[in-house]
Amino acid sequence: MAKAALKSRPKQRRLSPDERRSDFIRKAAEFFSEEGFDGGTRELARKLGVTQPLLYRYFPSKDDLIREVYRTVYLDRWNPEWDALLTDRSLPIRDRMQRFYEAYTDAIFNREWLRIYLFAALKGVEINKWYVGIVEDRILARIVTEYRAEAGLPDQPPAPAELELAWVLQGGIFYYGLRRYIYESPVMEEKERVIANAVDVFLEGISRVFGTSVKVRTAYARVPEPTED
Amino acid sequence: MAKAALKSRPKQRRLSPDERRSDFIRKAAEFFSEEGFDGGTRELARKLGVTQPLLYRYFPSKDDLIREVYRTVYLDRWNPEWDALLTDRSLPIRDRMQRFYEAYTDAIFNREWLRIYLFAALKGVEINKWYVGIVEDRILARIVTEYRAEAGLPDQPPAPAELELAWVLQGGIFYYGLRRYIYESPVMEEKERVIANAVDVFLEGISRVFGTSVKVRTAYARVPEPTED
DNA sequence: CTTCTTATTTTTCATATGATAAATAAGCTG
DNA sequence: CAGCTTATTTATCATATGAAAAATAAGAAG
Repeated sequence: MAKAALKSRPKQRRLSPDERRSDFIRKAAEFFSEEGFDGGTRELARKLGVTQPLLYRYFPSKDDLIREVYRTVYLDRWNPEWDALLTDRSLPIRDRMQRFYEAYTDAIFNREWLRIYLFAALKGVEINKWYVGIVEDRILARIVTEYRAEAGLPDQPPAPAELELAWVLQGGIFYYGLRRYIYESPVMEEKERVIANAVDVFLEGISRVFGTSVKVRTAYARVPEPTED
Repeated sequence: MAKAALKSRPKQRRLSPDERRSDFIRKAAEFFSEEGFDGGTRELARKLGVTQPLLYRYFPSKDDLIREVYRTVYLDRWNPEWDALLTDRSLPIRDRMQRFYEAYTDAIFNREWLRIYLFAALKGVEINKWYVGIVEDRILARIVTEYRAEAGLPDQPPAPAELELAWVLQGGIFYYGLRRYIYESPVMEEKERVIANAVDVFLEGISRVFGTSVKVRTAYARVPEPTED
């Protein structure tokens, strides 16, 4: 009786290979983002509503399926318009950064993306390291370059220390997503304000640390005694 | 012959329970930090130079062992002197922050700590969420409070936006550790410079974003429509 | 309706896993 | 050395895992 209830006619329905395949990948991303890549193929199949061996009809091995998941997460989320946005000098760099980070975080601030990103990082997969390079080239180097242009600083490739400072901004914003969607700890709800403040601090700060031609402060080693005078 | 070589007399050596136990925990931290908490007990035992069932003499279950690992990672690394350092008003806040972050990152910027921290975060264990609260109370709230004191601002509890800004700093510095020890991507080697610049940007920036009584810029909401008109 | 392709399921395998029970031996005490 | 405690090992179990082979049935084509 209970048995009969469970065996409720699987109603085997055939899907077109393309449909099935993309459905597998999409749901596998959800699944692995929660369970980690050690999640079992049987449990995954149950979630997919099919039997486990069917997975092996579409992917030669679990690893191949995982690779497809990486692809959708890492490759399919970059909006090509962002390239233009960041380099559009008709807008102040501050506005460009605000808009970009709002859009970018709209894309990556969700449990699925963030968790897969971290799982991938911990596994040391090369696509993750590659992505870090992309971030530096497509986002941070541009921000520094555009900032320098707007500040009237000489046109030269971003210095390591400048990039590093941009990384602190990037990491700081990223960490906000972590706290919100991974730790699920209470955070300031208005993402736009958080971004705006972070960007403002970055822009105000960097001009003083590296100098808008005016005050060149190397920051470290200096640090006199501004206690009160 | 090969067999004989392998069975090279296990040379069973008895250790005192305390010694063995702490050895297990220490090496288990190393092991799990690399393999993740899904790492097998047999492989762990092999690394420990003992047989797998011996682990169960010292810990009722794998989970109990893992809990001990958490303890050493999360509880045993906070230096009580840091509490005094951050609140020592005989030093400029900038110096305090510099010293603190140098020491703090000396403690946590290593593969083992960072990876276990991330694995724990992904598992959603409560000790990890608890730690996030500790960071906010013991580090960030203090930084904001001490900054306000030094800037001559009214003595009031840190505003959410201020804490959030401190989180961006914290996260930015954390992310530097990630890039260096988890991604193993090329970074600026001089950690002190990175910290100094980040702290400088934070202090210079925050005073302008929240105003040292002088310029109060709310930053966001400003940003009109500079498209072109 | 019959035939044929192939998407899907049922069986099955080899291995790995966390954990337990029984056997062994290290090393202290007399 | 004898005797005893217990740290450590040698089986062993039940279950879960990724994967392959064989059996079934959905659905299009004739």
